[in-house]
Amino acid sequence: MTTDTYHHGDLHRALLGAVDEIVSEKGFQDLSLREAARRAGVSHSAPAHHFGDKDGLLDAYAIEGFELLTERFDRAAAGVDRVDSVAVLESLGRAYLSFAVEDPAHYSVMFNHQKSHDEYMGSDLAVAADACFERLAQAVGSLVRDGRVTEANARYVATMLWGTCHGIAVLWNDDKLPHFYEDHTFDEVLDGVMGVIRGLLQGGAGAGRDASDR
Amino acid sequence: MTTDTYHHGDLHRALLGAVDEIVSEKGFQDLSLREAARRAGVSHSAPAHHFGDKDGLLDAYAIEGFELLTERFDRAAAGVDRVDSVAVLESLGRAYLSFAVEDPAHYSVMFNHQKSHDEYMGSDLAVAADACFERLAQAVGSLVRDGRVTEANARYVATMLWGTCHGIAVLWNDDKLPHFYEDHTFDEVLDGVMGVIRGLLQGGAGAGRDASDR
DNA sequence: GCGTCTATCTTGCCATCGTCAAGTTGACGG
DNA sequence: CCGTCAACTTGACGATGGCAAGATAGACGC
Repeated sequence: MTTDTYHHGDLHRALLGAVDEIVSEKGFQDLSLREAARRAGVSHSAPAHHFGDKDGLLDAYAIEGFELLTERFDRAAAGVDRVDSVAVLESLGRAYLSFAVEDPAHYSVMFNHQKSHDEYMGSDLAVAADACFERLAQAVGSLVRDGRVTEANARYVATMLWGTCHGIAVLWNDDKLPHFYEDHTFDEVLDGVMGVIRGLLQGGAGAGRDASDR
Repeated sequence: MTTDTYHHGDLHRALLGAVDEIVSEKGFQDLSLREAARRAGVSHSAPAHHFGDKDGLLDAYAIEGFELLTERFDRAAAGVDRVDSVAVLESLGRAYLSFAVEDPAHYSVMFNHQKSHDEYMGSDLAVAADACFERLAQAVGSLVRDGRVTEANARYVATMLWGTCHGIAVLWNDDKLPHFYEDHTFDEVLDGVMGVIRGLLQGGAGAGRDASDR
């Protein structure tokens, strides 16, 4: 193993793996630097050298998550007929929700950094999150040829698609939906979100304003 | 002050007030039992007697939040023409988003308890969350007289209304929207959500399935 | 008025945590 | 062989959550 690290081999990756284990087992609130170090077989201070502090480690893990989600968007946009707006948006929505449900560890950390406005703005995490969401916006924007998404409201559609999926994903992962939308399966909830997406397009001009309205 | 408490007067309330202060100032991640106790003017172990442990204190604060949100739903449903489905749903949506933006401290704790599935189910917090969301479902269900919400999809509409508002609220409060839906005001985002709500109704039968489809 | 009781709150303690400063290890160029 | 420098360790500090034991003071029966 001749990587760019010396003693451990690849402590950077090992620590991110340990974070994944711990968050999956106990949730991100119960993660400690010392346990991550323990699982990686290093001393309690080793993580600081690679990630600065605890927030740095969680940020790196969250960035990993945004990269994984970006890949999902790419695959979803690639594997569908570009001319069918509904099909594209549904595919993107499914990709988002599938990721959130299949990888709740990454997902929970991605949206729980809990930094102040000033700390977050301009950080590497914000850049990664931006790039991810920009990919979604691009996919939606490429549908402008189709009549149902216009140049003016593409960004609005992308925002609402993302927001709706995010809300449902969070509530699903936190067991808040079962009580509300009684004993349903995830596929049924997914179908529900697809309905919102179709409504987003069917609503047409009436479905919300855009930044261009200002 | 002749309340049901002995030494302090009303430590229960004082501690919840301290939590509100601290969460507002530094976020719920940086809340400590000892600082809450310090601000309430009691020893570091006093909170344990009233709330059991840290999670118990945060749960009580979150329950307070769900009660506040329930009040908002009641007021929103009362102050609008019950026959106009669009107006009612928009009013509920505005109530939800206004609460999230005006009281981010409560809101952030309400949706970040981070318990395991088994711990959450049946807890007082789950009961309070259920009651709150049930109130929203009732308000939507009362629109069945109107043609645009049917008995069959009322619960679906309520779920998607709530999910969409929740997603947008979280992203707004966490500064994740500014990068995506470029420099907008909150009112503009609110208008966007209203568009989704109208699409939810305009989509009609095509806008998603319901549990009855199973 | 008095003794007892019980909920309320305090004190002291422990393991753990995040972070920092200082020291150690080992690969590499010269 | 030696200096250098990144990677990692060791040891310490203050702070935290939780627990056990004790102190306090209002309530209640008589």
